[in-house]
Formats: sequence, C-alpha cells, structure tokens
Amino acid sequence: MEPSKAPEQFLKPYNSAENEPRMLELWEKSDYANPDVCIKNGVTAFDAEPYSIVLPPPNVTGILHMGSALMIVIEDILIRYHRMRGKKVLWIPGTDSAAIATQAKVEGDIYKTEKKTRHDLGREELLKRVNAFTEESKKTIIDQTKKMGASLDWSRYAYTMDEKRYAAVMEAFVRMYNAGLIYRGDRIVNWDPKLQTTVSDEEIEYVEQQDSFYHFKYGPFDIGTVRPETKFGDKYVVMHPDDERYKDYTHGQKIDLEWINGPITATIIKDRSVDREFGSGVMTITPAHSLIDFEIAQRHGLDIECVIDDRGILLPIAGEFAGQHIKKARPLIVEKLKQKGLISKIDDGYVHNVATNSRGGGIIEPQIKRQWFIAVNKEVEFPDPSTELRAGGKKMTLKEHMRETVSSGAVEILPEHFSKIYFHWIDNLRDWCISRQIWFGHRIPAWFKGDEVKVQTESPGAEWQQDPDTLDTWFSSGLWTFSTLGWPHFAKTATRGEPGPENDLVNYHPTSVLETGYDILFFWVARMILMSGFLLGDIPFRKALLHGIVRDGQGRKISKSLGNNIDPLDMAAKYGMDAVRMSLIAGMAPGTDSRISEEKIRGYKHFANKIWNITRFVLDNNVGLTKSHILPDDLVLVDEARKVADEVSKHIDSFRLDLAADAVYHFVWDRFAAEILEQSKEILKGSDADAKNSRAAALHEILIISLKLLHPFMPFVTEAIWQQLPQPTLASSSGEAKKECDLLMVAKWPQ
RNA sequence: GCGCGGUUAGCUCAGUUGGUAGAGCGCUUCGUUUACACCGAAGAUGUCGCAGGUUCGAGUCCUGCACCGCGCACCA
Repeated sequence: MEPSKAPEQFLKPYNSAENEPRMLELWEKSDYANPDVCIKNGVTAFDAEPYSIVLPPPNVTGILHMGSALMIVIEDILIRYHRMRGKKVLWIPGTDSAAIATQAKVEGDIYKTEKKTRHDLGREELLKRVNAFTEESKKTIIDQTKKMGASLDWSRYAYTMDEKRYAAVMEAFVRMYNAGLIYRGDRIVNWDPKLQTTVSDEEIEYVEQQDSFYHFKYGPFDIGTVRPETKFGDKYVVMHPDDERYKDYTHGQKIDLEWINGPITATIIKDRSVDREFGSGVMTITPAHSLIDFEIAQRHGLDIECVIDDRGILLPIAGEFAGQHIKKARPLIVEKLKQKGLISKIDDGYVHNVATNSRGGGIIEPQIKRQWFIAVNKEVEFPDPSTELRAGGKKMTLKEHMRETVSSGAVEILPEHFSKIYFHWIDNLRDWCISRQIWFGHRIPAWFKGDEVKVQTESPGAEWQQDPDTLDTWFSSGLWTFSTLGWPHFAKTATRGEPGPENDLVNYHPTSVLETGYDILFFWVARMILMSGFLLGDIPFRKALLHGIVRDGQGRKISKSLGNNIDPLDMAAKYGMDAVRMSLIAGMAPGTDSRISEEKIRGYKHFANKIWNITRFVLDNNVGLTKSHILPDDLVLVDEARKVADEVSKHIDSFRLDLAADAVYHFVWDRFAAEILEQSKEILKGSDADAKNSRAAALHEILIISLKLLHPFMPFVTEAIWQQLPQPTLASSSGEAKKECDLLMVAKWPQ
C-alpha cells in the first residue's frame, strides 16, 4: 500500500492568521459552548456532572489587556478540559459597568474636549453619554474576548446594568433591608471631594506623602498636626488616663486658652486610644473629619461639628477663613498662628500616608454623611438551602459567615496562603458603605426610608445631593454567580437536570471555580460569599483560584506612563493566539505575578509550527489506515503518551496549568518529535510491512493523544489539524473506521 | 507595628512525602539524511541569600538574620 500524502492544506509553515478565524467560525457554528446544545446533540450525557464558571466580567472602560487575557486563558483551559472529559460545562460571559471608573473616564473625556462638568450637562445627558460609551466599549471587549478562543456561551451573556441584573439587585436590596442588614445612618465615611461621592474602605489606596508637621501651643499643651486647617473646631484635648505627665489634669476639666480666632474654653478628655509615645502624648480632636476622633467623640458624648464642606471649602466656624478652599487656606492659617505666637515648631519632611480614591479620584476627606450600609456584625437568620446548603438555617453575622465559609473548607481559596490574608481582612472589617453619589449605577429607589440616626450636625450639602444615591458596583457584582443563572426569576421553578437557561440556577450553582486576580479578593470574592450565603444559603463557588499580575519582561507593572504595554491581540496577529495563550500559562505559578515578553511568545509560535510539522510527517506515512494492528513494541509508545495524559490531567485537576503545559510541551517536542519520530524513520524505510503499518498506526495514535492534550492550551492549531485529519481515522479496538467526532473541542479526553 | 510572599545558571523561572542541581531564552561550535532552519547535534555556566540546627543525607524540614516585593492597620 502506498503511503498517503498529507493534504495540500498542510502548507508550511503553520499560518495562524489564516486558520484562527476559520476555527472561531467553526466553533461558533457548532454552538458547543452551550451545554444545552451538547446534550441535544448527544455530545454530553443528560446526567453528566456539571462544571461551571462565571467569567469575571471585564470593565467596559477599556480594551482587553494581558491581565484579562491571562484570566480568559486559564478559565478556557479549565473549561475545554472538563468539556472533553464529558462534563456538562457552562462558562458564562459578561461585562461590568464599573460605575465609578466608567463615569470618571467619561467625565474626564467630556471635560477635556468640551470643558464641561457633569453638572453642566445634567444627569440625563451624562447618562446618555456614559451609555453610548459603554455600548461601544462593550462591543470591543466582547469581540476581543471571542478572538482569544474563549469557548463562552454567549447566549447567556449578562451585563451588570441590564434588566435581569437590576431585578436581582432590587430583590437582594429588599431582602437585606427587611432582615435589618441594610440600614441608613449618619456615619463618618470616605468622601472623595473630586468625584463628589463616598467610597468604601476597600477602594481607598494609601499614598505616601511628605508634608510639614506643625507643633502648636494649645494652652499649656504641645499638639501636632499636618492639617492646621481642620483645627478651628477643636475644643477637646485628649490624653491617655495613665500618662504620668498629665496626671494633674482631670477628665472633664475646663481650660481657657487662646486659639486661632480668639479665646476658647477647651475640655480635657481621658481616652485610652491615645498613643503616649507619639509626640507629646496629647492631641486635640476633629470628630467630623476623622474616624478615630469621631469614635472618641461618640464614646464621651462630645459635640461634633463640621469644619469643611463637600467641596473642601471651610465653613463659617473658620471665621475669617470661611469660604476658602482648604488648600489655599492652610498657609494663611499657619501665618496667622505664627503671628499669634502659637506655633512652637515646624518639622519639614514628615512622611505619612494620605488616603486617596483608587478609582481615579482625589484625596479622601472623611465626612459625616447619611449613607446606606450593610451591617457585618448583626446577627441574622440565614435562609434555607435552595441547592446545596452551606449556611442554611444558621444564625450568625455576615462576618462570621464569611469567616466560617472559608475556615470550614466549604470554599477553598487557592493558593492556600491567600486565605490568611482573607481572614486578616475579615477581622478588620467594618460596615460596608454601599451608597454612592455618582449617577451611573443601580439607583436606590426613593421609596426606601432608612432609620435616621441623628447626629448633632447636618452635613452641609450641595444641591445635587437631592438625587437618589446609586449602589456600589460591587453590590451587584456580589450577586454575579446567581444573578447570571436566573435568580431571582427562576429560583423557584427550576428543575434539576433539565437543560435550558431557566434551570441554570439549580443545575450550575454553586459554580465550580471562581478564577480571578488576587487584587479583588476583598472586593469580589468575599462579597460573593457574603451575598450568596445570605440570599441563597449557598456558597457561590467551591474554589476561588487566584492569579497574579502580568508584568513586562523586566518585571515592571504594565502602565500607560511606562509605555510597556504588550497588547495580546497585536501579539496574536504576529505570532498566533495559541502562542500568546501558551506564553501566559507557561512558568506562571498560581497566585504569583508573572512576566510576558515578545521573545517568549515567539518561542511558542515555533512550538505551534512544530505540532503542524509533526502532523505532516505522520500523515505522509499514514499507510494502511484501516487495517493496521499495533504491535506490542509500538503499543509501549502509545502507553507512554497515555501516561503523559494522566500527568497532564493530574496537574490540571490541581490547578497547576503551568506544569501541565510544561509536561505536554516536553513530551511533544523532546520525546515525540525528537526521539520517537526520528526512530520511526528507520522502521518506515524498511521492508517489513507489518512493522511499518504498526508503527504508522502508533504514530497516528500518539498524534491524536497529543492533539487532545494540547487542545485546551492551544485550541486553534490543534483544531485546525483535527479538521485536516483524513476521514476515517483509526478506531482503536473495534476495528471500525470512523472519525471520533467532527470537532476536537468535544473529543474525548485520553485516559 | 501586624501579617504574607520571594531570594536557585547571564536573564526569566521550575524543582510536588528530604536521596547525585533542571527547563526556556541567550551564548559557543558543528550540521540540511522522510516533517520542521519557526530545525537538529554537541558544549560552557551554579558556595541553591547568610548563619546555625535536625538527619546517614537538606535547594527541600526547624531557628535566627539580611535584602527585595506585597497586604492590612496607625499616622494627632
């Protein structure tokens, strides 16, 4: 029998640009990313084990970067692997409105081009602009995600601001409100004067800054501050009760002294929160603009007076400085204090941390505001289980629930050491401020009336505060695993096992894995555990798998100012998406930062080409396709490939995708190509027909195993080859000659 | 201050219950014979951060230290 020749399509070298769009079209047409279609076509068993992931929805603010690319690749590998293992696999796509970030970006763009603020435009017009921007941006992100080869089920696509998600947000809000978990109160919050909104504790980023540190004479005391402009209202002087230096002063004692705008009467307060080692061990407090001071004031029932308004302007309490911005007023105030002889010393170069809004905002000014909060220390009843009960029926606080869910192992955080960071965060957790004053986001309905905890002061507000607040974007994100699966609409009518989106909640929740960056462990992972615990009595996912930051070849963070961005799609156009995918995975230990460089990507392009050429060699020698029998000697080689399959499976199951990729890479290149193929050349040249047929069949078998093992990592080149494999291909035992299936994407994983 | 990582070849990093130090890239030399020059063959390069300890044996386990990175808290 004459050897067949590889099909003409096997041009050399492998052309990714030509093959990738064809593969994408093929996959899209098949619709096998939709598990319902797989079941209908008999690709997946009706009662197969479910495997589900929600894609962390990328922000609609920008284009796809290497970080999102890494996330997509990791998840796509897991998804394709489990699909090939015969599971009922669902991977849900979505996009995130990213409220603050998006509004800040659009506002910025408008100001740049039109010199107009959002107040010039008005709420309606701004939202129109924001929506136009997000629609455009969404298309870009979706298109780029598809190009990555992500086998997402787009028929189930969700957007955080669409109607279904809005319904889920309202349902969640009402239930938590009725349970007393959501309350409204006048509390000290993180106020961003630039974006004119509150932000949560997690959104704050501390930036080191150098300032002058001023020492004042406050009656007989020496007090220090970096913020003289806040000191107008200071009429309490606080010290530690055990401080020997001040034992002659008694709690509640009144002292007359000269201060910025004239004589005042100050009151001595003894409080254990004062650090005796810091400065003179005495301080004055500004309760309206400092959390610690606010707490001291509350403990002792002291007056709380605002000094600075929402825009950073001094209030009438500042006397002659009222109406001035704090920035401009500070040097003038210092000057006046100097003239009055109240400054004893100025230390320059005092290094301290300044709180800023990490979402593109300004320097945080603590303010007392009437805001909505989620109580994390209030004991509540958790609901009965809807699917797999983890917290059902128990009475505990949200904080306890979040702690227990992880410590009990119900949710496993990987790598494991991140759970310590998680616990540490929980221990320091305060009530979550969920209301925002930005316009873009889910609005809190006006008909909600909170308990109005009265504090002495009314925060002096600007007129636009009359608008209803919107919700922290992470409130809706916290619902994501179930708001994308039909909750609350289908929560009661779903039928287990039956295909169809209306049964998703019961079929696919809890999700199998949540894969995301470690930087949003608190923002998202913790909030999802909180939300699904209280609302469903369920865990949102069994495992939280965290990945690190993708850095450039020199280990620097990718940033616009450095200009070191490596665009995944540019790289794919140049070297192929398979190469981009492999280079992101190889050498990436879970949870640690990784690096990517063009050289690395080029290396894996060579590998894609290698696979292509191996195939050509195997097909060129593909004699006796239908009747070959593999001799024991050659069977050993096939078994070797099967052993690699076990190794790859083991690594993927333990989320060591890097080791899995490494194992298959080395088998294919160093063993299969370099050794087995080379040896085979001798045999195939020989005259022993049985030996030739056997060896050719074995090579074919090893090729098929290799393609399957590589498919999750490099779906394009492997599928392109699979499409070219001659029909029929070998059937191993039955002797029946037929191609196992049309798409490698749903082929059986080798065992 | 509390906590979490890291330190292995020139560079980037593996090293899974302790058993003779590994890969990729780069470097040197050579080579087109049934795929592949986007290839192949051969080669050079290491006090495994430092100091102790446990052990027959430590890159791996324990203690201390140094340096780098990160998180959280404080910052009057």
